Amino acid sequence: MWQTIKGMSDVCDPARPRDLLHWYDRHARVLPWRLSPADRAAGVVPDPYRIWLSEVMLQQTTVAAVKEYFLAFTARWPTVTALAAAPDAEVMAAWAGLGYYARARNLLKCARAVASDHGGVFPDTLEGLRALPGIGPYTAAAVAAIAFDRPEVVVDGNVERVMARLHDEHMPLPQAKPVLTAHAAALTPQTRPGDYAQAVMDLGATVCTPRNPLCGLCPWRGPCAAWAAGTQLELPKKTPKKRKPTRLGIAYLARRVDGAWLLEQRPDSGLLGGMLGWPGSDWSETPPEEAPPIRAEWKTVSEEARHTFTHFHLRLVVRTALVPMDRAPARGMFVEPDTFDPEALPTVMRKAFALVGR
DNA sequence: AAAGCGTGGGG
DNA sequence: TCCCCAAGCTT
Repeated sequence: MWQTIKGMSDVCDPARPRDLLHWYDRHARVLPWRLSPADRAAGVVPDPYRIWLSEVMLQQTTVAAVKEYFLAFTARWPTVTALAAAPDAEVMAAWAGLGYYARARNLLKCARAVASDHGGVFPDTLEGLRALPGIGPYTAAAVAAIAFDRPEVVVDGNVERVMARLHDEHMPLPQAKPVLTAHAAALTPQTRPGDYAQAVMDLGATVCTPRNPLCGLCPWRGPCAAWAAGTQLELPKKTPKKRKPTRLGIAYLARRVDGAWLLEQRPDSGLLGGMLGWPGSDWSETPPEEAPPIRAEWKTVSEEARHTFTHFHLRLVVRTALVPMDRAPARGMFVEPDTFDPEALPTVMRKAFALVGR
């Protein structure tokens, strides 16, 4: 009888932030941008620059992918002022491979705004942060909570999943977003809001995972309505996605006899905006036009470069040629061999280069 | 306001 | 091979 009553109260009681914080105190992930428990105990305060940088890098990007970029950026540009002073090309090159390159352009805009309009100090309010380039609702709330310990409502994909399960919400995303945000708001505590924000996201990342959630280890299993109903594996519901079409293109890799490569900087907006790349055709579902950037004996590489972007697959035909010193290109500029670094290219362009060899 | 915008890992 | 997913923002 006691067991039954306890079981029922588990289902009906609301989730308690303090139970999650207790779990977090034992199971928080160790991350390069996160203060260690020892530092926190010693009264060390988070650095808003590092929190902001990590949050921007983590937008739609896995922790594993972000780690090395975060360490490289903070080693090279230890402060927002240092980053603000960096040349665009250096920052874009350092971001190469991480994806969503508009983030890097907005990162610089934001750093320069903080440096010039805010004396190099990040605003400490939701509104102040939200006004900066590349900082949307999530990032503003996350920085306010984590860097300044403000009780803002932090809602990312993890929080959406945790809330959908906690409340057995079957309305599909993104339609359900306002409802899930309201649930998140109702739970956000006034004490330790920064730790709480990180705790919900850690819970989503390590326990309340999309597949194979570890409900046996969950501090909120008791109040979880999906657990009670057995629906946790179906949640959150999502509206089905369209499948990606395949586009075709040609990339021209011209090597000058001194070893320089013909590259061009892509326009600031659109796909791979602001990044270096090989001159080439447009990418479309119909076969590309022939339009080499320089007159030469072009040879087609036997293998295509295949790559998948957010909304299409690409099959890229790679053509290469050796050109003499005195021939001027119609597009792009030759980059000297000692200046050229394939690591500064976005991944699809690295793949094309890899097919040509060295 | 729906669509554009990267990449790598895992099932 | 394919699809799903990951600390979303901008237009």
